Amino acid sequence: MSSDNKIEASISDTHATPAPKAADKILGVARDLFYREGIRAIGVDEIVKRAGVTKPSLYRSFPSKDELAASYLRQYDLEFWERFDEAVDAHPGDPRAQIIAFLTRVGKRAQKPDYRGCGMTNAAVEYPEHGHPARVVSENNKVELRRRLRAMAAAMGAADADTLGDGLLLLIEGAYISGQLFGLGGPAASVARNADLLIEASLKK
Amino acid sequence: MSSDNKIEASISDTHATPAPKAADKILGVARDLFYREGIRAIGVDEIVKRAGVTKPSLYRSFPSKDELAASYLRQYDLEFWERFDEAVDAHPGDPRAQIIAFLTRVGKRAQKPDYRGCGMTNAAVEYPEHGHPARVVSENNKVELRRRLRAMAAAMGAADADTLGDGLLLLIEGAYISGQLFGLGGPAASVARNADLLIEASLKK
DNA sequence: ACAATGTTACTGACCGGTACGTATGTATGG
DNA sequence: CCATACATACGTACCGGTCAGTAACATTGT
Repeated sequence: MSSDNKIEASISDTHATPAPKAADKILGVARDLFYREGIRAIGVDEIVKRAGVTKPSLYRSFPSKDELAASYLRQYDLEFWERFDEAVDAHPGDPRAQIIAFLTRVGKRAQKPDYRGCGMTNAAVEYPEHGHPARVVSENNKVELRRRLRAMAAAMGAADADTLGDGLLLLIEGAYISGQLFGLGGPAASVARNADLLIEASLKK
Repeated sequence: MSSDNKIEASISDTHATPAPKAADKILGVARDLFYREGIRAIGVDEIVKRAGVTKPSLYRSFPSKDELAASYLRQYDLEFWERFDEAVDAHPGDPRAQIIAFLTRVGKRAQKPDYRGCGMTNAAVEYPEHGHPARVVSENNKVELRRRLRAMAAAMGAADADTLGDGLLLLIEGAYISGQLFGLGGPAASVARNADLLIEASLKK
């Protein structure tokens, strides 16, 4: 009746909706470990151990470790576009301010001591093989990012929008990598400033 | 005597020296496989198999796989600075032309179908752990590259030399990554052009 | 002789993945 | 009211293979 449907859902403890909870715990732990240590560096045994579940539970929810990695990246993709659109929505109709806002945040995040770069980029480095499930997700993300950056460059009125959009992508990827290489005070600190200079130079033609 | 005192001590290639050749074969194969497939993806068994040697031979010349990876990167480091100085020497006293020459070649290489990025950068992504032998070599290479780029930016007379030098580093790292992500016609194709725009914007104060 | 390499076999740990039995809740039938 | 039946979710134990690394000994070339 009044308490037979979601009586357990009200308790924010281990009990939850009728949806499987093991899969969520697994994905949460995998997300954390894959990002911090790398996908190849983490075995499924460690994932299930830290998630407090067992291996068969993992393979009931995910067909393989590669597909688990792909799931991790799909979630990463969602959160990435959330952050991106946050910067975009903060400056409606002003693509230049949108880019700078986004890159300012990227530059800050990339200097944090435990920063490990972009999960997408790292996965592509770890799995160069064409067609690997994780790599496919990563490539799609990058293609879409390139498309949007080029569109924003065009909206800015750049003389060569494709070149500027690609230049911004190069700066972004550079910030991801140098962030995990140099940490605080590294080249990533100047990514927004350099992007602004590049935009300025690309507008005045 | 044959005047061979310590000639073979240098890391030479397929020279017909009586010095151990197994180590060179191993390092050559490791270099190829580590770069193309990644260090974690390649096991020592595959290396010795392809090198036509046996596992004890590997461990007589290298203390561990990690140290073999570090040796591979030290060789990579040498060849990197060869390419870099080649561009520098081609334009004496003109740091701007030096950078553009180097980036033009990077942009071209990064579009080749089997391009796999910078071995240094990839190794740092594969081994986030601080102090790992391979990562140490990679970090040293990047620190030195940053130093030289900043010095060249200063020699150009940039208003903010450190920012320009770091901006160039961001573009370079971006080219490495996007090269292996996009291949032909990717953002790496415009790295020299974007660097030139950034330099132009950084000089006129 | 001597030094470099090869041969064979082995270790213990870990890899991704699975066969198979077990608990539990719920819905139904008597 | 209770027993049976079924589906869902989870655990125990194990698979063959590969991982990096080593011990002991044989072979080769100079």
